Amino acid sequence: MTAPAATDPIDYKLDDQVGFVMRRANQRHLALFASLIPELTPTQFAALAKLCELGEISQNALGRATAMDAATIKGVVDRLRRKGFVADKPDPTDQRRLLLKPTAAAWAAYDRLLPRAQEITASTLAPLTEGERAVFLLLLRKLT
Amino acid sequence: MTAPAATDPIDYKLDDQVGFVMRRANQRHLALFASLIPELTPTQFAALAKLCELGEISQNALGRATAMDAATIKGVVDRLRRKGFVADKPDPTDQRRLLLKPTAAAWAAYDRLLPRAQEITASTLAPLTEGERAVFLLLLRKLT
DNA sequence: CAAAATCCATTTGCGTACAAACAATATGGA
DNA sequence: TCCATATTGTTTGTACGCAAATGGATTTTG
Repeated sequence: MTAPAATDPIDYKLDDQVGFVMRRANQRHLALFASLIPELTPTQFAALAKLCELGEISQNALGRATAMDAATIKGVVDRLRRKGFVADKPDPTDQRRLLLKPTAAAWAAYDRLLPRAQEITASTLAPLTEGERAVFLLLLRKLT
Repeated sequence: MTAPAATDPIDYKLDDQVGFVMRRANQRHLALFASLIPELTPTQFAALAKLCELGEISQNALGRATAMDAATIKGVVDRLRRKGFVADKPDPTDQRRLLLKPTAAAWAAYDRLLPRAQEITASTLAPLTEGERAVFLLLLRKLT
């Protein structure tokens, strides 16, 4: 019996590995995002959205809410501030914290971009049927 | 009737968007990869694997095979070469091309790391049942 | 054949990502 | 209270990832 078993290492194909396929699916999504919302990156939009969802919040807390570490959220917030979307002030009750708040421009941008964000989600999932989308999101969320 | 329709923009929640959940699932996979194969990044391993799968190949062609653009694959190949995994020579039939080939060390590393790579795939999909894994991979591939 | 279009590799610039180290501040427990 | 510990924000260094521009080689096509 020389036939390879089901788990034979020989059967490894890069193109079948979750990580590789997920990276490619993500690339497609990023491209869709860039074409529908050119003025903001997905990460920047995520931070903007959470900032509007949550209101006043410290920088690190915003990072946790958007799944970015302290170093990453700093750069993102810096760029959002440069675009006029973030107002900050020291937290009076904790000298370490930097309190962030969405500006009026942030709310305007959020309201304006929300429909586009929904389009992006829809286009990303477009290759799937209605039922498949629900299943996919359910399983994807399990991998988190 | 003031009840919001099913597609009401009000219903947008960042945490439910494919892009955001996919980014988090990917973060988890990256962390698993880093802990099981610390010596190589996922991208570097992808390039190494494809290089061994395909044999002699030009740099840009390797980039296409691994879904990396020319600028990205250059950096990855540079780092693989620094680790002694890539031998290169000019293509005699086309002065533009840089022909790449896996070294003996590359084959050794590939053989040694393959089981780990399979473990990474398994751990990433561990939260799913056997049946769910197949469904998930099928749907994920549709999004590519 | 010659011009136009394409392809290859490279570079620069910007934007995530994360590890590791740091100083300043808070907080909990002995 | 005082000290160990944790948290906050920052910086540095490394590694993708892509757009855009460049110079050189090849292919297509008129």
